[in-house]
Amino acid sequence: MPNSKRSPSDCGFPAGTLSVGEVAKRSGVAVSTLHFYETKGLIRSLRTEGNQRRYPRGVLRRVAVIKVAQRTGIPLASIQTALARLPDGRAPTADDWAELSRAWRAELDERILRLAQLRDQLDDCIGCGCLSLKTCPLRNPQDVLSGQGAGPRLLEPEAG
Amino acid sequence: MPNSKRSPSDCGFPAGTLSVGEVAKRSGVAVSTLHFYETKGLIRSLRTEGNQRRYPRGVLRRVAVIKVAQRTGIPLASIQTALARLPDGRAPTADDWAELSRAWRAELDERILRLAQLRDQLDDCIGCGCLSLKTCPLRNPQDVLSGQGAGPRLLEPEAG
DNA sequence: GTAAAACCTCAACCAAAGTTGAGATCAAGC
DNA sequence: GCTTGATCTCAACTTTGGTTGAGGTTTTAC
Repeated sequence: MPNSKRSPSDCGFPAGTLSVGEVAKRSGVAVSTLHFYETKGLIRSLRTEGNQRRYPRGVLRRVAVIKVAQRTGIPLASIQTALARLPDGRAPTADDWAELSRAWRAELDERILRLAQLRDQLDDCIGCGCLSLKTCPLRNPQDVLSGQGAGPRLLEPEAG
Repeated sequence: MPNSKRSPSDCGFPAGTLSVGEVAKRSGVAVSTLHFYETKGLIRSLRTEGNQRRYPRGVLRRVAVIKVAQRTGIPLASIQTALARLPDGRAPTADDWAELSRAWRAELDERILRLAQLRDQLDDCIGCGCLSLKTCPLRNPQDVLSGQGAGPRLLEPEAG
């Protein structure tokens, strides 16, 4: 083996390359999770002669972004798709990231809106106990998803 | 077998008892899901002599409530716990349901609040592209979860 | 030059919330 | 009385987002 004394993050690779353990420590995600992300195409790595992963430091950004997106409720598969649209050769710019943020903000908005609608209706129902009555709008998901004023279409006639 | 001519929903049981297929049709959930809910203790059934399930009609309410709770993002296990606190002998009153709604509304509020905080921070970040910079508050989940003004504690020093 | 720490792959397992299918029984209509 | 539809149980499979462990290699450190 011709590679003798080398630092863990820099054994023959461009300066600033990180081992999986270092990425784990600095990003706060487990090594196993990084492996997992790699199998899902969310991150990529180079390999040393000894087959160990070496990450460009940009991976820290990527992982941070993945975590943010996850917290907004976006599934990994969608995150992967979004990340795949980032420029391939160069490192992403602030604008590239901002573009992603914008898209995800929209999705987040959507989710918040839906939950707020649900809350308002739950609100209406608390006072009257109508959750147990047949006209309760909460009984019909369709109403919640597509406009609040729509005529109630019941899922269950209940008591004929 | 001594049970000769009987209607599907009423073969020897109190009037208004429902078969699993009827509950499925009227509640909009699959038969398999009802079975599943039963194994999880979310609903209960009586059995005919032939071992088929018969539900009291109150089950429709219960299923409707389960679905509402699910839409607010509450896991089935928690729903089960909540439902288990309903009165055992008598059918739940409007007040009983309202009590549940109140609790779930609080949880829903909490979730909305968290998402809104996340959105606001994402908002701040879109303009400046700071998602890629080391001071971005989004990098640190703790900040988001426990107060917005807290000093940013970084997950990753990034670039030493 | 050797021991320990870090790393590798691959497979199995976990939880949640169900769905699907096999093989058997029940119930109802003609 | 027989066929058809509904139901039964039980096990296996699905997806998402990972974790855990076995068995083996690499790298680092003394």
